[in-house]
Amino acid sequence: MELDKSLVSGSMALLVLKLLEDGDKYGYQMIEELKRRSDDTFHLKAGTLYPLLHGLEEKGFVTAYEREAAAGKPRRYYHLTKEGGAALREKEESWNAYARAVGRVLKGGACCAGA
Amino acid sequence: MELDKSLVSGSMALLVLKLLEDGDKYGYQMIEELKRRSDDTFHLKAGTLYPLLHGLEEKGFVTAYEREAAAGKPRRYYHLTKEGGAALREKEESWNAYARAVGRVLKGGACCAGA
DNA sequence: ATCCGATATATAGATGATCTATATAAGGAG
DNA sequence: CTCCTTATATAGATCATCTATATATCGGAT
Repeated sequence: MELDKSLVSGSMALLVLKLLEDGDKYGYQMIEELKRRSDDTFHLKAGTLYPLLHGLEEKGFVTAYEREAAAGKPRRYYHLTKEGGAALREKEESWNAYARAVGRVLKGGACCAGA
Repeated sequence: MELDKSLVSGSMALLVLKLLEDGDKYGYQMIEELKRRSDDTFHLKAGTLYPLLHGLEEKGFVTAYEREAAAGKPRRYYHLTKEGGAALREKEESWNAYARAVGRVLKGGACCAGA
């Protein structure tokens, strides 16, 4: 199912930070892993990810270092900082609150709500 | 808790359509009801809602009619059309798929995932 | 009588997240 | 040599939402 793009926005920073919780990763790898972990729901575009990563670096949520690959271009790895971890936890809380609230609106019709 | 605004965007059309499923409503009423139903999580602004409603009307998802109130300005009621109902169901499916996918990413860390 | 707040709708302009398109660069397949 | 995949990067466009402002009516306070 094609996801309505207007429904999905704003949470990519959360997801990227979450990926880095498991260990340092480079951009291309994050795109692939996000696709895999979400059962092919998230197709994060390179043009979205790299500016996002640069923004996270500016905010001090991640640090970056270059590492040669066996072949091809050198890879730019990103590492989650302590501040990034705190931001991640905040964003997770926000997401949960938001998802709960949407759930309440979608379930609790005024017409049939018990309470 | 203040919701991170960058986390929450894109689903207002879904929520507004959902509100109209229970019966015709006017704008101001939707703002209040959304606040109530979401336990004060969603504070939809008038400047967001009215353009959104006009857009839904243009798409044929809602129809509108004016009705005098006991006092104050006349109210503009919105009614969910058949097409609007179909759009609502699609958006609900999209939301569920999206929320599930985020959940999978947030829970299934590569570090500790059983599989 | 006038000003302010709540109700109620509306528009203009700004912000910010994401997308598309494009550019660079290295390696392997045809 | 050219194309596809890996890999990073930037510019410009799009779209949802916000802030600020405007209109109009009513009730309460000054």
